[in-house]
Amino acid sequence: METLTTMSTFVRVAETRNFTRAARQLRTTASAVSKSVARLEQRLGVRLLDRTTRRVSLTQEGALYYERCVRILGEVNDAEAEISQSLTRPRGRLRVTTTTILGLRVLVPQLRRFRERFPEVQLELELEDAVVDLIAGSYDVAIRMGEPGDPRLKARRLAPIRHVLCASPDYLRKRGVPRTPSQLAEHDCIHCRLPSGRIEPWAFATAQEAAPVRVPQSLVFNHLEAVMMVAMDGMGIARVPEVAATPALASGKLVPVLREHMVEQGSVWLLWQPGRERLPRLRAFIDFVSPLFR
DNA sequence: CGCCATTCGGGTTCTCGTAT
DNA sequence: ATACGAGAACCCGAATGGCG
Repeated sequence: METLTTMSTFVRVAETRNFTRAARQLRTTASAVSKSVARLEQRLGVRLLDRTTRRVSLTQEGALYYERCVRILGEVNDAEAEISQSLTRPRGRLRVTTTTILGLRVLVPQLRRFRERFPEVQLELELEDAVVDLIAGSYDVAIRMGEPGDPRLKARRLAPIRHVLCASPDYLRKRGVPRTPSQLAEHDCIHCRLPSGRIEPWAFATAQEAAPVRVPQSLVFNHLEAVMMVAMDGMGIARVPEVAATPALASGKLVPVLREHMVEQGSVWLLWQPGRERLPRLRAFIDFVSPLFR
């Protein structure tokens, strides 16, 4: 750093051919400039400037050194400009991890729009249902369902998770449509195990169901796609996040039941490492993604 | 004689080693 | 980890001296 300061002092003297004018431009004194150049010459072991009390001129070595200094200082300026630009414009690699369902249903359909808006951001999207360590895995950001968990991370709640109970039309024709949560006891129920290993209990809102509802665990999977596949195959009633079930509900492969009894349970969370929100690419991603879950 | 680079002396800041 | 002191480095303003 000191070398760069000395270089720019020397360059200013070389360009003005005057210690006093150079000092004025550098907002210092002529003596400081003089000493600075003298120290530089001593360090290099060569005289860079010929000076009389009336005139300053470059020696042959000085002219050579001047050319190099101008080039180096230009490079440094360019580097600084590039860095300060990267601090204000979203660019660079952004590593995102999320669950398969959120990735495929929410993020992937919006990627084209994201790329058009932020073409300089290289997005790496990893779909992983197991809980990943953001710090160990060098991820910038995660979108997860459930609870934030890791206290080392910053978290923003994006939306509550709405669940639907659903089954195939065929199953409901054969086994009947449950009218109250307690009637689920007479049905085959399909559960999804959370990445933590826990099977989340099904929560209901109805006042007369104050006592915990007994829900059989007829089938348990660790993947929502599997839960929905067996539900569509007529094997029971499944409880899945609305975002995962929407396409199957829209096509009629699954039919919702007990809709008025369902409550919001858990949330979608955005997680990132503290301090990283200063990165423009991460801020851009957070601002882009947040409205998608409203 | 005026201008300007250099030198000098003194004050301030920084760095590094040592003690607690 | 922090505080302290000694020495080095740096800067400034004033004085000096040489050139045109």
